[in-house]
Amino acid sequence: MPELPEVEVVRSGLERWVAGRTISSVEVLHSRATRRHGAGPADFAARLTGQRLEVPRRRGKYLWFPFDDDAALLAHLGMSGQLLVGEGELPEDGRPSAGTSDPSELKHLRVRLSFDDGGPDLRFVDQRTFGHLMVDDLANGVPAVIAHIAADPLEDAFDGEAFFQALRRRHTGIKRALLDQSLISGVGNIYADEALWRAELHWARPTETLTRAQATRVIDAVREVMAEALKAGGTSFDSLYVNVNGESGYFDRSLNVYGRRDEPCNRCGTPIRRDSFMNRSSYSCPVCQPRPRRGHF
DNA sequence: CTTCGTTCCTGTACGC
DNA sequence: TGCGTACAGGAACGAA
Repeated sequence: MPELPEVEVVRSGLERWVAGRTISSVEVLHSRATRRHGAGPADFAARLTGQRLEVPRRRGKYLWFPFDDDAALLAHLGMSGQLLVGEGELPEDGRPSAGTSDPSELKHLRVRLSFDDGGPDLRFVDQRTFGHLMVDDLANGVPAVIAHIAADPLEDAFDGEAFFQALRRRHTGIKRALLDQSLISGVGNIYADEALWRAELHWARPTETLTRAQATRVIDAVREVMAEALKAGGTSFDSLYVNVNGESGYFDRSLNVYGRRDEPCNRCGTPIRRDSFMNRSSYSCPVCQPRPRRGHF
């Protein structure tokens, strides 16, 4: 699942492949991929064609390619989205050509952008179609539809004290707050669990009871785990195919709790527990991250 | 206003 | 073998 580090790996990987190139044609193969582009797939294609893409930018899990006219191509990878740089044709019969390494990429190809230099094209491939592409106007350098998304913890603009004050005002659990992109962006289920394990806090801990020191610990943990994942993702990324499979990433090996139900905690040896929460899984150590009691501070 | 449950989607794993 | 079900989960949306 692409979270901030995976999206950043994609962003930096795409820089050299798309910056400065002009789009010559757009194929939308599945309209769901452009569902957030209100004016429809044809308008999406029309607004993209002829545009010269600048250096891609990112906030949280959103990625965008500015044009030179205060608009941009905005992308969100959802759960299974990939942006691939590809060579070779996509034959009508659906059989992969030499330039396509994986037949499933072909099957799940949703949008294809070609460039006027005749070089490699840009392909949006997405199995589960939770991701999307759209064209949007920029406001203060950020696509208008993501104006409500908070700065992410790796941005200079991120304000730790403001985040702490927001937590104190909220009446919710810390994990729910970490996943709320309007409070802090870029954190998904995996890094939320990992950061809370590092900070030794239970996912249900009421945000209004957090001390400044604990909030700082959580933020530091988020930054830490993301920086490590980013560092791990920065290697072996020089291939033509900009692959973004968060699930098969090598950072798996560095996870302390996520997906480790019943395996020993790396700090105390207690079996890791799995709770169902928000229709998803939460992993934590029962000893290092005790469930909060009423009135617990 | 805030908070929270539902919904979208498809491939994989697993029990019977 | 095949069928049904649970699960993976980001974020927009609407209800309370």
